Amino acid sequence: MDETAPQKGTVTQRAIEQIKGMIAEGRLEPGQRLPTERDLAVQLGISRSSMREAIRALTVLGVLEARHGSGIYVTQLEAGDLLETFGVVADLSRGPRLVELLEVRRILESTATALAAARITPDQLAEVEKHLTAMNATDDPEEILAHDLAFHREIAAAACNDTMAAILEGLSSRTFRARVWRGYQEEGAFARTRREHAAIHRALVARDPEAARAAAAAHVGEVEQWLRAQLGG
Amino acid sequence: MDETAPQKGTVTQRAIEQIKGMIAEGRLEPGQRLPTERDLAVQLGISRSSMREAIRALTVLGVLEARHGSGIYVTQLEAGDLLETFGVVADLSRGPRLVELLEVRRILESTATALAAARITPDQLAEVEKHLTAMNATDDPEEILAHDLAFHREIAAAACNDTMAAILEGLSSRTFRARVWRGYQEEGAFARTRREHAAIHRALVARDPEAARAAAAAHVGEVEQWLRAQLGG
DNA sequence: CCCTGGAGGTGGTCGGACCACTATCGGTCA
DNA sequence: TGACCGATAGTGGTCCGACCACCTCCAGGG
Repeated sequence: MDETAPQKGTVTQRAIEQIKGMIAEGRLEPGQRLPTERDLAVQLGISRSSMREAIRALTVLGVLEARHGSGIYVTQLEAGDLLETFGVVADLSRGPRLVELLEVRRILESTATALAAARITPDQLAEVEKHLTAMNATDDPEEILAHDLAFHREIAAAACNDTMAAILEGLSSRTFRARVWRGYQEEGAFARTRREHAAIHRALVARDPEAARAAAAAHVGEVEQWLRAQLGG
Repeated sequence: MDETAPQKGTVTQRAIEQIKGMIAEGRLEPGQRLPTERDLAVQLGISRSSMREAIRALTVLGVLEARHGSGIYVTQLEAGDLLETFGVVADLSRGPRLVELLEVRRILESTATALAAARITPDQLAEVEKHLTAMNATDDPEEILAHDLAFHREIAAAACNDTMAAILEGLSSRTFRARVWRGYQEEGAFARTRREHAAIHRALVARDPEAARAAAAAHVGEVEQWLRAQLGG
């Protein structure tokens, strides 16, 4: 019979699963501090090097947080923490997958905008308007892009679904949009973008979910169709 | 002036970004083999330990793949590879976030099912039917769950959007559904689930996207509302 | 020609050493 | 008495060298 460990996979992989399991079972609470690397290594019967690799892996996944000189802590396990790595998908995708990502974004963004139309608060709406006007007041592509991102981020937040907002954040990551928009903007899409943003804003003010859904879907769909055409020929 | 490295963050973090950058820039192609850990460490001017941590991090993200005794390779960078970690979000989420995840799944699953109604091939439809009948022919919860997963997986694949399918795969990960369904099934939801699956199947056969969308949304929505009630009181 | 065995190269693991940073506790000074 | 501050122990971060387990490939024998 096997005694303690069935020796499946690398010791590091096993350590990752064990720590993940401890959190899933509730033995490690969000924000709680873990034992030191040295102690953890002893507890799991592995070397500190392997334990460090496991900790590093869970760190990039947004599950753990290492503070130099202080200790290792479990993150708050919020959607933003865990879905931060979602951005790498967008950053490393090319060709057809970019279209797929935009399709996913269109579906989620349109729904999120519809929800926002029903739930947005006056303060949030004012914030949306701030970015809308700021975006219309400049010609600097960098600044436009920044306010564009903030515009959609504020709307996503108003939808009251942090998970959805975090996914959309990854699908709109700066490097991702910069790559797609580099070409899109060159075709004089600024005016069109401003019109579409205005339409989304009108739907939010009117608290009309269906109009908001349509406006958001059309907005993302524009870019999606353009990109599809770029790849097709 | 800074010469080579501005010393931002840990050396491991820097190595992760550099390798990721090499892939993003196309200097490393999917499937290509990387230099050895020892060589990479020398190239980036860090120790092998730190380099190993960086490689491990990129491995868990699904970007790299280490083959013992052979070398380190870039994955195909397909949606499945990169979104595998999406499952940990589902596994580590509790309480209100489970509802949020189900809401996201409802949105994506309904759209994917609608797309599938228009695009599914006879072979794929046959596969769907196979899991449908197999699911109805047994009372073993384990087997039902397995065929349930396969049922939706096949439909997602028929939607012709690998990225969406990969996300849905993560949102339906075995441990996630097992946790939610443990209680749901106890309330005699088997019959209802079978009815709903039958409705989805009818819509697929009829090639009716709107009916498929509604049936899928209702199906996921059922579980979502049940879970919402569980948490609410 | 096929098969086999060994050698070299690769990732996987380990232990120890040292550095950089942080938190804490003690004493010192106003 | 109180606030300030420096020493100190403990933490993660980095590096090194060694050895092990595994794969690949090719030379040599059948």
